[in-house]
Amino acid sequence: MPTEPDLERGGRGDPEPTRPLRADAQRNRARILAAAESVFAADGIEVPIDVVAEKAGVGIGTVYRHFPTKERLFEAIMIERVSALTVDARARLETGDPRSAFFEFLDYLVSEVLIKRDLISAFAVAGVEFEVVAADAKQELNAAVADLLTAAQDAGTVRTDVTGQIVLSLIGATCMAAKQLHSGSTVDEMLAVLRDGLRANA
Amino acid sequence: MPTEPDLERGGRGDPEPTRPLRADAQRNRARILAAAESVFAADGIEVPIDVVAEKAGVGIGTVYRHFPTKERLFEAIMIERVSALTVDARARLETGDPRSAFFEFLDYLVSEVLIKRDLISAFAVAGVEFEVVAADAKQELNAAVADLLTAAQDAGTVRTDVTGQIVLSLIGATCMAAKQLHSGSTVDEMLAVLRDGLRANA
DNA sequence: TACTATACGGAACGATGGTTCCGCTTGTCA
DNA sequence: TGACAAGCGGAACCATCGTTCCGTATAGTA
Repeated sequence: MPTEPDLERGGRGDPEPTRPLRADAQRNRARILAAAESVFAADGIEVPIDVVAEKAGVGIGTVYRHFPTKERLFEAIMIERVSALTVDARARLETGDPRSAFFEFLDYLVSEVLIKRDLISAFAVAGVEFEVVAADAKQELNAAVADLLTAAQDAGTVRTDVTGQIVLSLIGATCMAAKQLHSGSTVDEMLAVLRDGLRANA
Repeated sequence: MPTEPDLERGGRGDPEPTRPLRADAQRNRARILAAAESVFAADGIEVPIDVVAEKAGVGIGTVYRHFPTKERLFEAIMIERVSALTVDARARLETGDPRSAFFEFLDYLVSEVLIKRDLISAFAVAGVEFEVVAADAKQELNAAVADLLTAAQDAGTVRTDVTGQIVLSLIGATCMAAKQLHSGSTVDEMLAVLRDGLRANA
């Protein structure tokens, strides 16, 4: 295990007031994040780093200066994405109709996952190690979804024998399968089955 | 594209009466198939060929003498597996109660997919190229499932807006997600949602 | 403007895994 | 049983990809 340079900015751990990054370094860091975001969204985590580096207009070495590992770079993006979902879920929980908020969130979730291919790995395909750092963000999403779910269950619109975990997995898996089938309309049909399966049995 | 040696036995294309394999070669071919079957079932297609060769007690070269490509070896096994499923589906169609045969087949399908990890790729994760040869077997399974499905739909136990394709994808995706979650009980909960979603709405 | 810590680029390294090649072994047939 | 085609083993080859290293460039500063 190599010595950790602690170059990260904006993470949870920032005890020592590290000297601010040089201007060009800040610029490059932002570019790398932006490039990775779009590249991972388009093709998933399996894209080689060269591609990210090229899209960002920097060398491979620069990418590694900012993120010690491909996985860490990926995590940085996943945390952002998953957190955004959490925020959305919380908002719906507060302002929406508890009977429908859960299903509306599902629709939003699906649209996001379909646009951002890498999100799939956050739910289903992720290697085990990946979870370690992004686990917090995922926990929060799990909790938010669980709350939405409970509200819907209390309102009597969703069956009571499922957990947020299960729902997220089902959605992730379905989106993945749908992508592979590269026929657009199938997603809706698959989701129709899911939605009806989730409803409290009439 | 290299010249095709046409070493395959028992495939659809066998116009020239090729000399039969030597006794040891037949033995080895069988061993390779058996080894690949169990190894792929246990760990999926991503297992390196070395492992298959070792398990079969032969050298790598021997594997490649019999199957020009890893993919071809995989296909040989998939065709067998998928065909077995087709046979099962047809049998249920002939002897079972049309109202329940479809769901009973689903249960069997799930149990098979959970035991044989590689089957998942036949439905959801397969690289595109893989399909080319195994496509026939899959078509037949699709057709059989479609027939089961139609029977159930006619009997009024399954919703009418889904296709066999959709069902297979949903099952495959769900099993995959369930595997990744490595918590055994979840499969049942996920499938409960699926089953209820597939039922004709009460 | 000159100096230096910081940052950069990308060639090179190492691991992994599919595939090929070729010298040796062995089944088959006369 | 001898000869030869068929088959075998596995080292070597090649491509991919994550990661490291180091000589060079440059932002920040006196």
